[in-house]
Amino acid sequence: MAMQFLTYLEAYGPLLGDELQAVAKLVRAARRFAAGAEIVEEGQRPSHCSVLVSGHAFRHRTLPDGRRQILSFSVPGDLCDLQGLFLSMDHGVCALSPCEVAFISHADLEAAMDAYPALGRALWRLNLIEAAVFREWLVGVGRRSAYARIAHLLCEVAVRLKDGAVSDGDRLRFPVTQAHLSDALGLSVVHTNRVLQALRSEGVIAMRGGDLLIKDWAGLQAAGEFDAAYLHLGPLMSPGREGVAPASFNQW
Amino acid sequence: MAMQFLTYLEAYGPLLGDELQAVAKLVRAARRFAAGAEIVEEGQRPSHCSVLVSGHAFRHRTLPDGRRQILSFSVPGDLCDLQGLFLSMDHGVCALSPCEVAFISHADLEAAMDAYPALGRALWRLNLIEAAVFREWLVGVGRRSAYARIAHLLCEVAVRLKDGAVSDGDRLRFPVTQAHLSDALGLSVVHTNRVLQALRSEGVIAMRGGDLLIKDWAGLQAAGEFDAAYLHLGPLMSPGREGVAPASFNQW
DNA sequence: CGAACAGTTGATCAGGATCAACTCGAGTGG
DNA sequence: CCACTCGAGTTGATCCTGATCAACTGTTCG
Repeated sequence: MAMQFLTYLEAYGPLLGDELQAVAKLVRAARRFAAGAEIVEEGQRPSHCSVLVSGHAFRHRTLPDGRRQILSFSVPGDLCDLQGLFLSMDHGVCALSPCEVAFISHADLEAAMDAYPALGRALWRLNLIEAAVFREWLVGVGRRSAYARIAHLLCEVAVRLKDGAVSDGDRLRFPVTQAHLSDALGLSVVHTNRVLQALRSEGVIAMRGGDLLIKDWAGLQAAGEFDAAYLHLGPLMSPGREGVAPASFNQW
Repeated sequence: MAMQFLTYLEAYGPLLGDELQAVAKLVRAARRFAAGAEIVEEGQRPSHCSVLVSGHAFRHRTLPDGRRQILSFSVPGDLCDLQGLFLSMDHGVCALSPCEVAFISHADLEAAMDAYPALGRALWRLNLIEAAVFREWLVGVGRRSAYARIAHLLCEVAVRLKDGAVSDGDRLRFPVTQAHLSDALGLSVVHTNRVLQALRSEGVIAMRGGDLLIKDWAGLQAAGEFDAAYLHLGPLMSPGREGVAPASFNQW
């Protein structure tokens, strides 16, 4: 059972084998969802967290008149409703492809966090990275051209699926339709289609049947003004060290 | 010293007087910033959290060529760089008006969280609400018209400044220029100006010299398709109760 | 008094939306 | 086995929201 989020947690230095074991034991067997099924309904307050074991999903908010904004894409191994631990779900989670989803009950998770404080910090940090991604999307939709936005999204997906190590020729599973891309990027389907064609005819990517081929990684990054820093993949900085204090701070 | 974030924390049920006292004691005396000064620089890793005691600020990301996206507005009492506790700052915080900013060192805060686990949960929840706001902005910039976006932002600011209770005739301090609004909403200054004029001529709001007057609250909400749910102001749901479990969940 | 900035206005332009039609599989059911 | 449907992708034509450019006003402030 792919539990990639455990490896994310591992990136949080202080988290040791014990914690990981403890979390792994909490995971309950998976349930299957068909493509297009809602894994988590908007508005509900779940009693458990959902781990995407296999398949892809997306988080979305749909307005009364049908306009939809996709908020993020979840890849296998992602914890896709961690916010439900403390807040009701202000958006839904929907399966992009057939999915296998495992659960961890909130009660169990809280108990584990009590036993292992470092676990809570690690999950918190996960939420912070999630928020960083929202911010980056906001920058894109607010201030980048359609062309850069699409390229940027593809960069992000590639980096997340390959855990930072992308290179020319990489082929990735990303089962979205152009309509999904449009709703993620605030564009119309028609325009998304045309920009995608441009990207293909420039030999930067190829995309067919839910597979993304990176033909020119450097070119794609340039097109998307992409800098992976916001994904905070790098080695974790130790808390409190090398901090910057305000000039007047250390004197009191 | 206005510490409104303490009242936010209070909304988290389990947090008692002890915790609040403990946090209050950690707050170090304030430093002043002029309007336009960077309170937190993009890229740095602070050794402390900043509490906006008085004045207004905004969080922003500025692209190499000068395009800027404002990510949120901070009102007096806000903790404006809580993410710095676990992540480096991928965006800056800038003073909108002259500000007074107090600090809490990360080390002190971590120690307090160790002593009072509920404190950590409360701050985590604060971050989650922050993320909910980012999502809502994303929906706006991606899927709402300029008119709705502007109205929506004004609604949000009003609700946050009045802590949920807004009514016709309310006058609020919101010292932004039209350029700030533009950069928050992904619009040009000229267009922002025109939409603002529309909103004024329709008798919905008045805005002058950093003061916002709500003339028709219902009208403003309608114009902005505003629903305050995403701000999660309501009474906190108790964790784990009234949860929704997947059909197959409780059987294992 | 002049600079600098915020706001405003008008004219023009363009990125991307919208509308509509058509192609091309992949099912699906008779 | 074929007709049918349905979803996804594609194309062309046209429209419109909002961008851009440029000038001008008013106010504050040194």
